[in-house]
Amino acid sequence: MAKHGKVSMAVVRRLPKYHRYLGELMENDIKRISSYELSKLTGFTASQIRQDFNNFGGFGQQGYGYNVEELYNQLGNILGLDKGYNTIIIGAGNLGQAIANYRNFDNRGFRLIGIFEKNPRYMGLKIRDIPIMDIDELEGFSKDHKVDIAVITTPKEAAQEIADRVIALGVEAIWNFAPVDIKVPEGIVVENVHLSESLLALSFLIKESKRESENV
Amino acid sequence: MAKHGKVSMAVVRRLPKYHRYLGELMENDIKRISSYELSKLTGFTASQIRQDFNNFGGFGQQGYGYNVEELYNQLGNILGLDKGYNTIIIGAGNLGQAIANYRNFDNRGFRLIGIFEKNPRYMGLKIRDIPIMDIDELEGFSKDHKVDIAVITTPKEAAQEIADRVIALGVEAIWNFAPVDIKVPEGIVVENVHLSESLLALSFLIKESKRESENV
DNA sequence: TAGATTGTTAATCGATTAACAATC
DNA sequence: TAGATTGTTAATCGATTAACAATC
Repeated sequence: MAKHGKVSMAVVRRLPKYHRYLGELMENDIKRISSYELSKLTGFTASQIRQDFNNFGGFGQQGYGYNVEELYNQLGNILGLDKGYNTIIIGAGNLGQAIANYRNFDNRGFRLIGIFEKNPRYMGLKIRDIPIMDIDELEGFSKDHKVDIAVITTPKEAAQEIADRVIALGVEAIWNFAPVDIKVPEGIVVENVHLSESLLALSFLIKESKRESENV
Repeated sequence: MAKHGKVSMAVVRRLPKYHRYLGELMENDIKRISSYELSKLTGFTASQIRQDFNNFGGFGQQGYGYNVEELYNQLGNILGLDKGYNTIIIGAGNLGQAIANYRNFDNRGFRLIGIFEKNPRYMGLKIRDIPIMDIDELEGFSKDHKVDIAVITTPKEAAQEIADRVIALGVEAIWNFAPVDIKVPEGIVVENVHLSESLLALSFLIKESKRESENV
């Protein structure tokens, strides 16, 4: 079930989308779905969808398709949503607050256990009962709490230093929103979310879209 | 210079990163760089970097490499950063505010000209001198202002309806942060930023990383 | 059973890497 | 000139798509 070879990054990026659509299907009380119907929802081809699932052993049944709830749960397991990751956010600005307030993360096993901030004006405040602490309390805090994931929403100047500090404390993964590529040692997982790069790509695509409509 | 064939999405996603690193090189007063040095910075191979640039005609010089400032400017042009897009944000929650406060977007030609919100408690407030308006003022506002890009930071339930409304008003592109895949007609550009999917992918990668260290 | 749809192999397509002649 | 490094073609690699036998 959880046995599988190396999964390509292309597949990894599609798995969460399958999970999301299957969740929606469950909300709509849909019990089964074929790869063809799922292809209409997700925009991926039916063939690709079947290939993707077969990385993990295949959860379907010939002539029937996939049981929505079972597939949803399987994907949840594959994605590790049952693990329960202790998460901290470093940087309590708008972006940090936005993430702290996002309820869906808790539902999926990402438990927010602390928020750290340098600017004293946030001290003593809470977000959803989670206290905002001074960044210098980080090391002390981690003596009492195992931290699995650190979310970095600091300015770019601070990001690498913060990353080094949390890695020294045993954090396994970094979800980085600062516009730098965080460097981490082997074995540490980092996901760099570059909103500026997303916007610049959008800008390029606008130009391309115009070129297409003007020329042939 | 701006003449080029169809550029693959893989290339489009790398262009903003080149631009960012070249900006950093300029800040450090570095005048020239080879594809090899750039490969060490970005993590892409030198061969790939040269291939990427040659989609647009090649900006280098044999035996020398690339002029940093020239390449930076060329990439800026290719990305359309000289266009000056009028941008609005719909949804003034934490995420909308975070984006509204992000100075770098203005510097790159994304002019924020309005923020719209449904919840009356934000009415009358301003972010960086940009007024937060009632969502129902959207149509009137667009009579006086050409809007190029709409940033959607509403809850998911509202996102598609808002997208339809702004498209009806002539918006060319949508930068969507709601956790749904916005559907748009031909010719409209949409960039869906799915933070939850990013986090779920991170979760998967943590599991994989552990598997690697435990097994062989 | 007949029909539907998977799991899986083979074919195709596209992207990355390697190699090197051109040239600054 | 000699050395360095691009631009570009060819080779390789990997991901996607097509096809179909297996089977529910």
